[in-house]
Amino acid sequence: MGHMTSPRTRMSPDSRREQLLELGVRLFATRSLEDLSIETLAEEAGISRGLLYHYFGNKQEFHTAVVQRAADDLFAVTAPTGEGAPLEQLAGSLERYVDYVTENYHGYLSLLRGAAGGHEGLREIYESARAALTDRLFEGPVAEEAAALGLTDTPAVRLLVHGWAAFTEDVVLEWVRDARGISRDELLLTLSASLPGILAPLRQA
Amino acid sequence: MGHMTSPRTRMSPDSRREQLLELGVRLFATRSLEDLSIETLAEEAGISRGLLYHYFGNKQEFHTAVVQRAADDLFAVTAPTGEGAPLEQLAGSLERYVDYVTENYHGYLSLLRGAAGGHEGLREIYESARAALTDRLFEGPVAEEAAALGLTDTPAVRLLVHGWAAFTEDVVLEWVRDARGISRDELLLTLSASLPGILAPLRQA
DNA sequence: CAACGCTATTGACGCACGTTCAATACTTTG
DNA sequence: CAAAGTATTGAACGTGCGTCAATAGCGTTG
Repeated sequence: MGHMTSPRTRMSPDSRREQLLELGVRLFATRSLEDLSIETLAEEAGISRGLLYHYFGNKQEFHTAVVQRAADDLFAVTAPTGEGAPLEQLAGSLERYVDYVTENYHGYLSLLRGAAGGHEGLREIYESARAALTDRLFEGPVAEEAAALGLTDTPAVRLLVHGWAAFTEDVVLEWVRDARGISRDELLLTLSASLPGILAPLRQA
Repeated sequence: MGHMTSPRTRMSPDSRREQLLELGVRLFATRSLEDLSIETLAEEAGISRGLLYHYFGNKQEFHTAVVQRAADDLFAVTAPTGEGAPLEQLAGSLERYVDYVTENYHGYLSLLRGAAGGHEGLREIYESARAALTDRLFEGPVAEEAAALGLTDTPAVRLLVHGWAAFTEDVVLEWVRDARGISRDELLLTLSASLPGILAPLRQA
């Protein structure tokens, strides 16, 4: 809550902006983007509304910055560790993704909803975050092993991989909401096995 | 354009409400829910803002009514015809779904975004529309033939079918945006073949 | 260490849009 | 044709976005 800080605390632009961004992401996890108003944020941060406009220009830019930050967090969490065999690294990324959604359910949900329902800029952020995740399948040492599973880098395969990302997103979200008796390991196995399962039909045509 | 209709045209409640709903759905196809303001609608319909409140109570209820109507349209379009073998009927539904998205791209996109980003009521409408589509797999004469493909009615299977719906939605949307050299028939085959592909891993565990 | 300059920060203003409600004017009825 | 019923309006209010000149904290300088 806004609290009783002394009126007018002067900070350096960098730390002030960082403070506002962090607070924005934290509040974003508990309410929708619409409800994350300039007014709310200013109150919680204990500053005037005008200052937010000084740092973010307008509501859209502020929302963009918050969503970008949240997407960056997700991307960082799922980054490959660089250890182990290529396919094991992919499995590890998927694992950390599932754990991230589990531990950060509300925040992740807000990110999805905000990006899906928001303006063009927000959707772009989310789309490129998702692209960054799946692009890992076609780059580096992983690509060769992946190709053996049907993951050649063609437009059709990319389309299905895009769809698989949507599938994974949906299933993980539903699973966190209600596990339906499925263990975490079973979920992970099912998700990774479904990718070749989706691609298989394509190899015959 | 609001136009030069005579000021104050009195209509029966039913036809007036219907007119406003239809106009709402039409405008909704070309802009976001946020931009579908009470003011915009009133202007386009050539009525006062107050009248909209008379019929829909408030903005949320108006949006709810519009989204519900759009979802009903989609559900009606993809309803099984009742002719042909069970599995053929499913294929037909999928076919009409793809065609609907193709011909109604902007409207469908608006529906998705509005439902995903909007308030709880909107998400419920969309979720139950999707559920209604996939529930067909587990009901009536289809269920028996479907069970042979791994579609037994268990929580785990339902979870994956839910995910398959998200997969299909995503792939069709992307395909309409850019076909990537894939024909409509190839798309339909790939989509229907991917469902057993997704379920296959589950049968071994 | 006091005056100064730079700029982070404020507060008041205007605007757009959602929302309410008493007044108004069609249409029907007796 | 008068009167009742109600579809419709328009003006008023609240809230949250966006702008900007005025203010005040903090480092610098003599």
